[in-house]
Amino acid sequence: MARMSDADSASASVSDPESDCRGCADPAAAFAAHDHRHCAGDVLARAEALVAAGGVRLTPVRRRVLEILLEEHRALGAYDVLKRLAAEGFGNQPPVAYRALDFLAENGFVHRIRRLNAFAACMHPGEDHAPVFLICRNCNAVAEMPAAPVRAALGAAAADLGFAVERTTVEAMGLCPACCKSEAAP
Amino acid sequence: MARMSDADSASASVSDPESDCRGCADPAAAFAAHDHRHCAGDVLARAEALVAAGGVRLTPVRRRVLEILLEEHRALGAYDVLKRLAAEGFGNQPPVAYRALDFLAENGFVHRIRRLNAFAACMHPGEDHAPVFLICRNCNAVAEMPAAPVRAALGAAAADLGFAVERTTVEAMGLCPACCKSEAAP
DNA sequence: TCTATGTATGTAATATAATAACATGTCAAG
DNA sequence: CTTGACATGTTATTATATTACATACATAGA
Repeated sequence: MARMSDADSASASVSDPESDCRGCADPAAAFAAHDHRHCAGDVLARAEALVAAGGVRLTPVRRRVLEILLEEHRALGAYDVLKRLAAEGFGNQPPVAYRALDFLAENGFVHRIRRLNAFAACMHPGEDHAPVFLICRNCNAVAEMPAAPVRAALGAAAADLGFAVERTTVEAMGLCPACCKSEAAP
Repeated sequence: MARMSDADSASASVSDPESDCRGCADPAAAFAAHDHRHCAGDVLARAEALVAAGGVRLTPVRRRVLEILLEEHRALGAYDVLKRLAAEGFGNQPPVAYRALDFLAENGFVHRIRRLNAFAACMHPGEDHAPVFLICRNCNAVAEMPAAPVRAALGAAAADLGFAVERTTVEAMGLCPACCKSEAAP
């Protein structure tokens, strides 16, 4: 990492997907520049292994949707994904995208970011985790963070009330390190 | 509590608003039956005081929206609120509801439940709190829970990554005490 | 009191997100 | 080579949310 040119420190919606990689597996690197091609390939390989083991099928559409989210490396709306699919010859109606996304989400390959009505590829499929997301309100970067402490606190408090937690949505809006700096010195 | 008249059942799809009151200020009572009329009046009074102090205006529409959410005592979609408003002679276009809801949310009188695309009245306006919501997947009850430990865990972990948290969305889907029991013994 | 100003409300039109319902295609077990 | 399960494609519709602009309404200053 830290192989960054001067061009991409002030990234935004338009970004070089390789040098401006966000949200990868290592939380410490989540907001740092690094070679994302590697992460993406790795995740995809792991997904295929998991799928084979689990008796479900990673069909062309589903696989392509996962690839798109991995390449893009940020949260995409269902209709953004759909546009890409349509351009590549897949169906161009909403259910095509939603079905693939739902499948991937159910199987832990992508996460739904409710705050953004969007989806992002999971960076550690297979590992059981209830993810916490950090969303930068300035550059829209999304990072997946270890959630164990948060989940523990939540589960404990809920148990006191007799509430049985099954699934959690934990999302934090704020400023990523880069945007923190640029906001401080404009 | 449990002082219910026979007149006012039959409100929502599931619950009697008075005897089956959910999510009030006391977390211990959150999922317990009690007289909600008292909570609602109390919250409304507090809201008016806060508004006066804060230099913002609780206009008729805004006040009515808050009342509706307090009466209903569950999460309502913007269009549900809108229907009620229209029936009472207010405007019947979406912005009418969204503007009032946005105002109330910004000022801490209602919360947005992203998982449900809905809004619920806040049961302790004024107290600074980043709420945690418990949502029953069976009966749709929503309870507001103390969030300090969860917030602390989240903030600490994020700070390690250099991320500055500004707002959080923490929602847990699961089974409330009542539905837990009924699911165990059907 | 009048009128300028900011804020709130009303309305129309549109954008964005998600689902329902049904037809067609594909593949593997029997 | 048929059947059944699953996946994909398409049409239509519902649900959620915002933009843009017009109108009313309060109130501070001339």
